[in-house]
Amino acid sequence: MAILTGSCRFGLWHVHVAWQDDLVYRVRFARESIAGSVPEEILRYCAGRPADLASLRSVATEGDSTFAGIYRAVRAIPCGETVTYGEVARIVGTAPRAVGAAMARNPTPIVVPCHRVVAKTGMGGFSPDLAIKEILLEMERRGDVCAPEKRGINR
DNA sequence: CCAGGCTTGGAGG
DNA sequence: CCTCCAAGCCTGG
Repeated sequence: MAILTGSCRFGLWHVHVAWQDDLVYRVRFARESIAGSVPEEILRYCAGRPADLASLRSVATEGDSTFAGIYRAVRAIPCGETVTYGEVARIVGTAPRAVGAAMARNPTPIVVPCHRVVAKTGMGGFSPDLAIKEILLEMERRGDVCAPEKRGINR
């Protein structure tokens, strides 16, 4: 089976995704949409509905490179919370600047929630547009997209 | 080897 | 409070 590509709407942006089953290869924000679908959980997330992003995997966390370790640490940040570049750095044993560089090159935003990593003094950055980061954090802070503890018993 | 990159903490005005 | 500056770590070219 080949890798699928597709996009879904997110406010003024379109989220392009390259994926296969539960493995995500690439995610990027763009102005235009493209044909094709995206993973169910990403679709739910972009629609502002509860989504279980943890059920997806990202190629970014594979391997034992420093960046992979950083991406894994970032994935561990709970929905609705934020951590500073410096804190992530301490966790994986590297420098804040390296964390910033890793976030700047994150191949799969959202799946690896780089928007939850902020500067000690403020928002920190986010490409292609800092506004996206602010919207994502606001959305999560309200709890709209944060998945219930598990699946389960009720709902 | 070298230039950056979504940082940070300290010095100085 | 604000600007400036260097230390620090990693990856791609």
